Amino acid sequence: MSVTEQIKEAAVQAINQLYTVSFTTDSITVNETKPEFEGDYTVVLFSFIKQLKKSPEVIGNELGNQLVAQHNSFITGFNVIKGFLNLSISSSYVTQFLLHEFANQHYGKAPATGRKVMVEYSSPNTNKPLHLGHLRNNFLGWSIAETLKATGNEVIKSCIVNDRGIHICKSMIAWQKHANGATPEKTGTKGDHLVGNFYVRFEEDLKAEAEVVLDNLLSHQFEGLGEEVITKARGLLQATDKYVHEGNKEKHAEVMAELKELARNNTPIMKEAKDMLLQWEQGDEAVMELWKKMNSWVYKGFDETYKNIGSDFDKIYYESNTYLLGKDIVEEGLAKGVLTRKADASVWIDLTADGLDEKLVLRKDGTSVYITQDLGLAKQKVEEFGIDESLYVIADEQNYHMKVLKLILQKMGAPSADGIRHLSYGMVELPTGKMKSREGTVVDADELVEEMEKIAAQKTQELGKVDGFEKEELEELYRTIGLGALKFFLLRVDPKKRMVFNPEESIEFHGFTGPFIQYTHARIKSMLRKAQPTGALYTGELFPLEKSLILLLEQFPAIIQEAATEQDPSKLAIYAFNLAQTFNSFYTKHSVLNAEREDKKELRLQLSQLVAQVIKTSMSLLGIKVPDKM
RNA sequence: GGUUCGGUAGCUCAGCUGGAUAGAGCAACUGCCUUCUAAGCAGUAGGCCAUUGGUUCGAAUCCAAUCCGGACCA
Repeated sequence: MSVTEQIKEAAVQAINQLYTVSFTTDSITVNETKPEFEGDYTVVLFSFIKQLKKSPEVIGNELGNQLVAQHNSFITGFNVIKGFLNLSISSSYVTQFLLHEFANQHYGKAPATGRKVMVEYSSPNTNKPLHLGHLRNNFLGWSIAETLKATGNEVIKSCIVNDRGIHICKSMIAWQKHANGATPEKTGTKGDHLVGNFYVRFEEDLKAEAEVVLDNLLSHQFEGLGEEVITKARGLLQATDKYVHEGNKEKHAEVMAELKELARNNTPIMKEAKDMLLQWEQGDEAVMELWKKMNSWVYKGFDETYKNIGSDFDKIYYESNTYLLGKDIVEEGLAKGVLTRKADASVWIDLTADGLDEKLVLRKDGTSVYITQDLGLAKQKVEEFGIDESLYVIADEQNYHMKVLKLILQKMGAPSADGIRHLSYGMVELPTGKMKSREGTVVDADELVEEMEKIAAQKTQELGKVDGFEKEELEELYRTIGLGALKFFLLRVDPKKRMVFNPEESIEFHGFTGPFIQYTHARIKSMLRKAQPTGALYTGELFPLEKSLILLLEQFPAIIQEAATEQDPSKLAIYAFNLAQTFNSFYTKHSVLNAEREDKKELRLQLSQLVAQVIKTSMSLLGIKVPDKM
């Protein structure tokens, strides 16, 4: 049981004995004592005043005396200031704790709960390489999966690859037009980048063609367009005239945007892409072959990137296999009366009672929408793995979608519905705004990682810390530091906050950063290498920094738990930083290897060892390695 | 129009299940390498916690309204 829990239990017991009333542990607030007061933990007394009809000073003194009398091996002293009862935890309790845990390599991790959780993350499209946004997703997903493991869950990491659809057809069309048979091998380009380049190329062609089509539309030339399109164009053109006449600029801009979109969708090149998608759906051999070929390039590229950033999956789903799923669920929903079929044969669910809207789940032609296959895949996951919980790591732009998914399953009475959770995170933006792969304004994942490694190398060399390393060790060190800085940067903030990444300002290596914590670890390890344990047992009083450091270590299991339940790895990042910072203060103030006494040296060695261990574990839950020297 | 997330130091963020004088990092300024790694440590300065009202012994934290920014739905 943690120290704060023990204090709560003890306080409840003492109060109930002293005043014959019953409080529960929930009603007691225990905080860390502020540094300016004496004590380690503080019981807040205000909430007892009313029921006990005594002043906080009186309650504090009576409670304090009782606690010290009954738990003298745990609580050694107290003081009451205003409504706060400050308790001092006994040094012997603290040293006992340290003695018990300092060599425990699994310290902080909880025993198995028997719960099975699937974490779905990453979910790339196969028409372009991974970018900074994917990195935040990957780091978050991987980290929360590992954190859930550490709290005793069995975790299956999964990934749904969006390998089919119009986007990949676009890359395929552009490749056919411009590639002259270019392959990753021939061009020396990483497969995902090569395919991504052709996606951008398609968009360039499309843009050029769309301008021509738009000009035609604006001059009422409708040659080669279908009747439906012409009707729509005429309507929009009339509307533009009307808004120009009225001088309604806002509405005019809206209609113009619609016209632009209409032009884009009716370019020859867009028609080619759409035709190709149809051919794909019909299983056209040549199209399938090209699709497989280009996807295989992309997967090879992805594998490299994932390996590089330390991401992995236990189960990969491909949308080409799942996109037809879910129709049986729609039938089931219709039978249950949860879904309704409209006159045009489209199927809807009415969520207005839940504060949402009516939502389409099957088109009038019987084809799926995104939610249809998501329903199907959700069901398949449960059937295949028997999971208790399904966590989706998806950007917050999909909040609505995820809400709908869960609600539909709940209304269908699916037992797994309550286990659906969404780790929603804010998008990463550039100072210039949203990243758009269509326009090529993205921060490429591979390039960014490489850049970080370069900076790490440069800084290490500047500091002259390259002696005593083999060449390969140095390469490994630069990777560890560069990637550590990047991961920490993306994981240290609350996932739900959106963040702006400025490529001009390089990521810091000082202060609240990955390298700072890595450095602290390396420093401890270096010290431990030189140390000879004395085996002497220390039993005296502790210095404040020694005590607070051990008490901080004691909180670690609770921090992991908190990170898991709140789905928030930043809790671990902040904790690791606090720990490293506190250790550094201790390190400058007290000598370990030249401690005043042999038994004190032993205590500090144990303390240092456990700090290193906890730093290592907490950072590993963030996917960050810590070097033994740097 | 509706739903939802955010607004805390110049910048980036903690703190938000109500508790003591609101904390870190960066940037600025002062010190500290002959002793366990200075990617470090100690210190100075920097705040109308968006605004207004409410609940409470007590509000950055809870509630309501408003303003600003983002996302989504129509």
